[in-house]
Amino acid sequence: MTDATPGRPGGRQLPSADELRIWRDFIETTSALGSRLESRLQNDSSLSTGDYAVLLALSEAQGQAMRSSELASHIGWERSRLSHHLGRMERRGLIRRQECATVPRGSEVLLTAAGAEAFRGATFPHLRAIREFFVDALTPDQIAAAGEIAAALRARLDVLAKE
Amino acid sequence: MTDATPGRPGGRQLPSADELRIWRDFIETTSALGSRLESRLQNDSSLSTGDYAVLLALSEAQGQAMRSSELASHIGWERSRLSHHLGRMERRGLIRRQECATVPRGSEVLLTAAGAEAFRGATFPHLRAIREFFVDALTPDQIAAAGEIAAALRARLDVLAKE
DNA sequence: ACCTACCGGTTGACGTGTCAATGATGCTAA
DNA sequence: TTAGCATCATTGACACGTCAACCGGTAGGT
Repeated sequence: MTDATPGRPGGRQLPSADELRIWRDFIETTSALGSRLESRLQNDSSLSTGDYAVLLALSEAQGQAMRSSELASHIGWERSRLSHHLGRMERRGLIRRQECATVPRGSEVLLTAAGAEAFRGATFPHLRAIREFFVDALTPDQIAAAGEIAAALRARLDVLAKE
Repeated sequence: MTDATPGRPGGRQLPSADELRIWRDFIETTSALGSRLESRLQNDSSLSTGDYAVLLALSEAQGQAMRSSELASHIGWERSRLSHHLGRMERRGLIRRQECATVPRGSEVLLTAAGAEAFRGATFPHLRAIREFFVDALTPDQIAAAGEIAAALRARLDVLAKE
């Protein structure tokens, strides 16, 4: 499936000019898309996408609370990153942290009323923005293709991670 | 082309569950892809993708030098971002800055020998990584589709920016 | 001449992310 | 028992980005 340039044993080493152009378009546009969604969310609700991910996870959790490392793996963050982020969110009153009763040394992250309220206010505008910037930009076929491309890229990332 | 849900005048407001799942897959995977390329570049050459973009532009410039704001618009950065980044690159000896002879108050950015050398060493592994992570992950059809998706998303970003 | 407005560039404050080091506490094996 | 050792979480140092403020100088308009 790879290395399929005919007449070139071992395959070509580097991307062609066309492939490179598409790569740059693709990576720059998707990252710009992320930034725009981020700043839209910020304007609409004073939350970052990081805040949103944390609040979403807590909102859906039993008792609106989760152990710190459980939360980290749920949203796919390193614990260090989460710890820094929770510190900032705690300063803003969006969450609270307390000792975990069941797990020694564990930290329980709790959604505060202000955090729940901020999340409620952010949800609708955020989903609407996703529709405007992504869903409305593409045809149904393109959306399906985007899903397949993401899956293929993810699979490749996973394969290369294990080597 | 948008708002095309039949029987629902005005169109639906929010993405469907499927669309949302694809959105999350897409945005998370593309951003993970960017991070992986970034850290690969870092390991191979001690350069960030930002460094790479600056060095690439300077390498291709007349006399391996550019005016600061010209460089900024060439790589699509805000002036402030570039100024911060050039400060860091200057500390590492990758570039130099000097007063511009032709434009009063202008700042000329020069590629140093060390910068040129670092760029030379980074190019091949970086392009190879793009091939491994992106080109090799997708079929030719998917690569073409990725180009079209990027173009459509970019067009939408541009439209929404003007409103 | 003077005031204003813009222009090129820098700076500071702050949020964010990674990495490596550090507590603090249990588990296990000599 | 005690010397490691893994685990949960935090911290500090640093790179990176954005935003708003600032500086110095040129250009217009009155």
